[in-house]
Amino acid sequence: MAVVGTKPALIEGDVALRLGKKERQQRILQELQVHPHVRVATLAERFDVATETIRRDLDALSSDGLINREFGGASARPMGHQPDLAQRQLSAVAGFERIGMLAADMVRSGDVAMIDAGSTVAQIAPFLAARTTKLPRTFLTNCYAVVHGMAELADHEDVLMCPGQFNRRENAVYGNDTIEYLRRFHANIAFIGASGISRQGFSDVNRRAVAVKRAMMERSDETWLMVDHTKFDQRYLENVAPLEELTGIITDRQPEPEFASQLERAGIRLLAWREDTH
Amino acid sequence: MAVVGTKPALIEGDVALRLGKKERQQRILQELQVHPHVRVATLAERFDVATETIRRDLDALSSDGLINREFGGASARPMGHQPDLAQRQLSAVAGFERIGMLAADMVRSGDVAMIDAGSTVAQIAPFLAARTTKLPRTFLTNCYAVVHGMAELADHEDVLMCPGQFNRRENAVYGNDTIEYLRRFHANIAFIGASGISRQGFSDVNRRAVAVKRAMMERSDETWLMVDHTKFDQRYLENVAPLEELTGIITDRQPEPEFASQLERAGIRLLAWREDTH
DNA sequence: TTGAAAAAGTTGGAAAATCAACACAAAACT
DNA sequence: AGTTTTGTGTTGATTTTCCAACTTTTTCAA
Repeated sequence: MAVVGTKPALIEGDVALRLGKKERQQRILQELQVHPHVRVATLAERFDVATETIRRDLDALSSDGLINREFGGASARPMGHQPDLAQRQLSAVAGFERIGMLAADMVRSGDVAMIDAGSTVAQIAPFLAARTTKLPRTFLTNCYAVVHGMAELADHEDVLMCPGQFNRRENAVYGNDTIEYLRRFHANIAFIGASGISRQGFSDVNRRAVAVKRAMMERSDETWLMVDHTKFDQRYLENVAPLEELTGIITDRQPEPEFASQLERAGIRLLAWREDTH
Repeated sequence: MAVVGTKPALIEGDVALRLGKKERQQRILQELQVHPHVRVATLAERFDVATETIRRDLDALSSDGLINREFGGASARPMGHQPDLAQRQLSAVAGFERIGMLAADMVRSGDVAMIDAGSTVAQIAPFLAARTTKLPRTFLTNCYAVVHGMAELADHEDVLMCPGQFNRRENAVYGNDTIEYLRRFHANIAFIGASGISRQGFSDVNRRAVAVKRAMMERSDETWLMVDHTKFDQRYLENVAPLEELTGIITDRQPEPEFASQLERAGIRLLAWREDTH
């Protein structure tokens, strides 16, 4: 006896290790990013687990708001539809996202915000979309990743996309048209990214991107630089501006004290994530 | 006896008229653009038809390549994310994609093309990107799905994105800025989509989208309408233009002979997929 | 080592979807 | 009018999924 409930042996070249619950659910999410629908039976077979296990995974993911449960399987959430902020704040916020969370706090009701391209800056999007404000806000960006990251915005909120030459690598538009368009507006606040930052200022690898960053800074009252800690002490092709032109820097770790005090002397604000306060 | 097979009576305030097959399938497609998954039972209830009817609708749409059939329902086709091109050209091209393939053949080296928003029109993207031409081509679009669908383009090829208010549902930008921007250019050819087409012309549900379509037509030498067969004999909110303003229509099936001959009399070209020639 | 908690498997009956075959009704055709 | 075609509804046997209760296995910490 005792054969009942035994894990089926994986013999021969069957490399597939049995995955843990977490990994399995991760894979399911990945799968759903490619195909809009997965089926319980299929997943059970692929992961070599009982259908009940998959069913439980799906129910769990569903109640986390990550997927839509359907009869016989599950379907992907419509793109950009992020889990709502409440849940997000419960779970540990991963390093990259912290920057977005900090940045979104700087936007006030009624603001007009310019948002640069780049994966770091784009982190702001889901947090902006989650805010519930009564007054209209306007967002102006040259980056598709930014608008894509926002869930449905309220009707009174506007997202304006810049024109320009599309760059697939950055998922953004650049060029004269972009800059001309930006010059037509005036913003309260701008969020800018960079490839590197040093005592001398911040820089970027992409010359066309630099021109856009400058245009945004010119047309905004405040400029916040969003950079993760790997960018510190790095210098690249073209310098965008000296640090003095910034209102503040938003980052995911406390920088070296020396650098922090330099910022303070220059009157530049520093928003860095602290483990204890969150 | 003889009560069997009787259409269930719609009593009381139930206004909902019974829809025809075509309209029903159209609605299903629309529904699928919003939610990534629909269920047989739900649809049957909503349209007040037997589940078998829905099942047949779904199977039909599925074999046309417009949706993915799933157990208990159907899911939307992921836009942009297609199996890679090599396989695509070998294997039989599914219904929806045929339109894109036919349309891409109309673009010549050196052309400037304007490309409208919409899932049907976006089918052109992967095929445009696959063409290897020596002369530069320029693409101008207000739709992110279009640029997203293009694999890496050669360096000498340009993709210009229009500015405007971003619309998440359509993945496109609309508004005055969009139209003004388009007016600055002159194109050889424009590819336009529509929600419906009838003898009187073609129409769309989205008023702001209509304005963009008109602007593209104004600024292009040729205008091709890209519509799948389910759009025929459908009329929607706003008429875009009479058929006479079109250079031609690109579709995935031979339309009724009557309609085809009307087109011929009006000097409108018809590109419809033929099983035998491919 | 033992024992509690978490994860995965098993089982059986209920509910839902499928499939094929056939019946009926309306529209299209001759 | 009569016939064919097309669309739809019905039925019943079959398959698949669901759900809840229960058992086994694994993990982890006392």
